[in-house]
Amino acid sequence: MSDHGVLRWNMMKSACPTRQVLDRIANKWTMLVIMSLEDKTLRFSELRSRIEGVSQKMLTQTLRGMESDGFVLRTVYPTVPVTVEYSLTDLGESLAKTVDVLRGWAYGHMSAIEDARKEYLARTETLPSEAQMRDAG
Amino acid sequence: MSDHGVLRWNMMKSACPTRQVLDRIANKWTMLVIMSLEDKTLRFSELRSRIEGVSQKMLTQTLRGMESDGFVLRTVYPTVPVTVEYSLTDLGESLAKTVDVLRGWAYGHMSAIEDARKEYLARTETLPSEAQMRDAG
DNA sequence: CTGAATCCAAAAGGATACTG
DNA sequence: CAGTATCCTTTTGGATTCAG
Repeated sequence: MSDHGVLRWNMMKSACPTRQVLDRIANKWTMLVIMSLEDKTLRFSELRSRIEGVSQKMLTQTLRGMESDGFVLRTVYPTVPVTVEYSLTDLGESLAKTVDVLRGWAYGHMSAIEDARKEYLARTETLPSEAQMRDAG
Repeated sequence: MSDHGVLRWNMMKSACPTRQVLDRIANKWTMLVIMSLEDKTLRFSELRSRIEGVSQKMLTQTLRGMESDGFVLRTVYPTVPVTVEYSLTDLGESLAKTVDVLRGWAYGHMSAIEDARKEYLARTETLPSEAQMRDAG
């Protein structure tokens, strides 16, 4: 399958719906939340401690966006204090499967990328252009 | 390097190599460049005009990062003025195939997402409080 | 516990000028 | 043409505080 139908919308136009969707999911925290919630239901605090580096503000913001897109379901239990659970919707689970492909790719090509980075560094560190020459002063 | 324990890396840790790779490719412009260059070679200016909304600065920056990761090959032809062509490496083409899956997903679920957004708007405009509640027993 | 609001620092990104 | 360098505005995001 070649899915050339996408080309009817010119993928590279900012008005293209597909691109607007990509703009949303091509996001660090969104991807990590998707991965965290795959086949699971987690509370806010569990999500926060599982995703290292995310702040309360960013997690909330990310979850709101994902809820808006229909990826996650937010359920509030009127306990004291309140309990809030997040889970993926069918749409979210579907996206998770796709993101898994990307994660798998990243995992499989990790070392190739690391090698490329080292090689690039070595190549650009040796810039033969106008290097600083005042160090002898 | 010995004693990797790579398989034990928690995906959600910021130090996880897989996550560092994702942080790089989970990026708007990187994805769009990948898509633009799939099976093609384009000059800088062609790339710029094809990807609506990207500035010269961001495109340069994105391309440098992708070159560093080994996704794109930059070829300079010493013409006057200079000609620079960008193409995907094998690694980049491999990534492109994976990104295609995501694009396909986005395309296929566009309308579902748009519907969800409208529904969310309608729901949050009406309900300033919690949307869903369940019995806590 | 979950999360909204505010303030502020840092990063991202645009515009412009200049170079080979 | 394809950048680099700089300035400056916008956006992002962290820390803190407060509330249901």
